[in-house]
Amino acid sequence: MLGVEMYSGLTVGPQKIGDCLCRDREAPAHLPLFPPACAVTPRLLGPPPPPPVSSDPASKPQRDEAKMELENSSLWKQFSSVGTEMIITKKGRRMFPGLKLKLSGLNPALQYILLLDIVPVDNSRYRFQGGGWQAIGSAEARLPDRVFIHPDSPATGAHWQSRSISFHYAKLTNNTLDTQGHIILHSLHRYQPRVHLIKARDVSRWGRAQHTFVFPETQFITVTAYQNSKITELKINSNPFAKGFREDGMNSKKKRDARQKRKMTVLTETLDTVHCDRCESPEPTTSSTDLQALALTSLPPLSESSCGFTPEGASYQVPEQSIDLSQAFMTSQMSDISIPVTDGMQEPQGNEAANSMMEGSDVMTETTFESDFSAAQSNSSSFPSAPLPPSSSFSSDSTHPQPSFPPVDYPSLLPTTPSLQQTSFTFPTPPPSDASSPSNTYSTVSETPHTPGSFCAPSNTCRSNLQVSADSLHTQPSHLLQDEPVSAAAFIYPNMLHANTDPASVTTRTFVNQHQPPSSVNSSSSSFTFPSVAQQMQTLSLPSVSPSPALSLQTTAPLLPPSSFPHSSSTLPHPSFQSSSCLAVTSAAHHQNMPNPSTSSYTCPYPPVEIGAIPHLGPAGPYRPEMVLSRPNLLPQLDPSLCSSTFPSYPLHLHQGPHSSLPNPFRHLYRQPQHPHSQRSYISTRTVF
DNA sequence: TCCACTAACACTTTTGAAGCGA
DNA sequence: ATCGCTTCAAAAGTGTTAGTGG
Repeated sequence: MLGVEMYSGLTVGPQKIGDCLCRDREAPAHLPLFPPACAVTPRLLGPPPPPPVSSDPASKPQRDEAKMELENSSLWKQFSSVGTEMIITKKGRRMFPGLKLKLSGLNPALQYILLLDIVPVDNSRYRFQGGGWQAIGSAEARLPDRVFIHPDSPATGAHWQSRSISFHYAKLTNNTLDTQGHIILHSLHRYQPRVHLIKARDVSRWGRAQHTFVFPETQFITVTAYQNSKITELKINSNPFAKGFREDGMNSKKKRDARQKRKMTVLTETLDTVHCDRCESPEPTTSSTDLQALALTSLPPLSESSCGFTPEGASYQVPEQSIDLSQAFMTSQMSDISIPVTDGMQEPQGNEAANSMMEGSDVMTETTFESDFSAAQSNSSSFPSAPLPPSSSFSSDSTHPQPSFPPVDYPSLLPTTPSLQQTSFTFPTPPPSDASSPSNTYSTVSETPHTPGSFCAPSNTCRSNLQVSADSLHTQPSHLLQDEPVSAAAFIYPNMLHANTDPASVTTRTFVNQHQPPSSVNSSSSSFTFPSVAQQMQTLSLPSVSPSPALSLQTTAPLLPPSSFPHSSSTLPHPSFQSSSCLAVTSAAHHQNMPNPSTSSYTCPYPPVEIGAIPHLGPAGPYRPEMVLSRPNLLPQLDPSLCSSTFPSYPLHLHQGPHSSLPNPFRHLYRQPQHPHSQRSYISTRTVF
């Protein structure tokens, strides 16, 4: 059993950024992945939290051992090797594969909240042409960010660790006016799902237990119709709901073609019957209506199987890895708002169903992937794109076939990287620490308060916020808050674009708090309006927040070794996938604005942090009243280029699954777009289910 | 004309209510 | 009255495809 003491550091002291658990024991343990997101995370996710300012003597810097595995990683990698596409529809479409996760290292007694959000990887729009995805222009304006709250949230660490965690109910939509709480995405854009683990143990120190997990293989491009036949093939073969389209299914191409043929035959024979009395077709005759319909219907050409691709055929081997890109230091202060909730321990029925489905889909064993996924990705990466300086582009080795999609996602870091296993980002707010972090720790990033917009400019309009729903609101003593200034709220998003990122020369950067909107930072209380919430819940009072001191990001992460993509390209021709802008950025970051993994510290300004509603998720009994602080840092951007005006800051919306333990009125919390001049964030709730 | 998107379709799985018997 | 099991219909999740609109 894990003792609570183990997590004390999480609440008050510096913590390890995050760990990724490598399930594949066969593969080199703890191979760090440096996907674009990972590479940018250090700065995108925000600066490390300020040194703990706690009056609690018991508080001691301590690492959080929370780990997350992507259980169906092999399935994801299959798709990733081809170039994962996710259908998005107006009504909302589930993700397939879904995110099936396994958590460990949690304190069984503490409560945690799991969130899923999906952020753009770059600022490019893509088109499938020439057998691969090519960046064809700038991305559309970023849509309001929404977060899907896992239905089980909040639940104890024991709960999360006792079963597979699936975000099966999360749906994606391209309907910008969606009112169902689905995650809104743009079609033909690249996205990266992220899972946030938030500790809800201590209201006053909740923010420091935040972890963000990013699995590079889960990146995908949104589409309204599948572009790559290989993806279609994979989906059909993997998704139980698409069983009907399999070779032996009733809706398979073969049978559909047969039906078409039959129809054609019937039509022909019927026509013959009409024009020839001697016709003796054994086939049933069709009605005149059918005849008309058939006559008017042009028969589609009988296409052959578009793809002979089979999961087994994919030779793309990647190591089983999970990445913890960010472990946020939720700096301190919480709002004084707490909301009672129903029993969070109950498990949604849908969860198991989803899990079962996921299990069925995850047909490959983890051990099948032995190579360094990220390295492989980067090696072959030639993601198009996005307008980038020539120097920033990643040239792919023409001699090596490239996966159509992955290459983009897993930029090679520094070829000179000696060891990935020891790669780790640490934000040693005093004391510095983990330079010598265990080899099992890698790719950890502290997530700091920031938002898409905040990253580019310290303007009020550039702040993203994460807000969590709550059943009810009530004010709680905030003496701790008063004693402990919220440092997180004071961070200014680092302006990476202007940062000097010469990997060779720069070894350390210091996050500098350059901007702190007074209104959002120093206000003793903030009022939140809940348009669709009970009157008594319309307003939330937030504790005062103080600007955070400058932070330093120290990383001992070794650079990624020269990428090597062990997938047998020969068997699976991957369309050329030019490096995406994100990749380019990541790559270029070494020269321009990206934090170099090898650098020991990182300097950047921090955007002001907005504190959102803290749901009182714990029910009476096993769950004590707790609050969840909405943090802007939950919405970091993956691509620094996104910080530009191209993506104005949007409020972050939360959405919780239909089986959420949260009462209906609070299952969805939407952060309505803020007025450009407004420094206050507000939360609205909506009962959807 | 091309491309992205939508809605309808057929098929499947999932879900939950109803019925039945112990 | 309760519980467990089975059955069945409705709901929901799939990819396909024809049509629409820019």
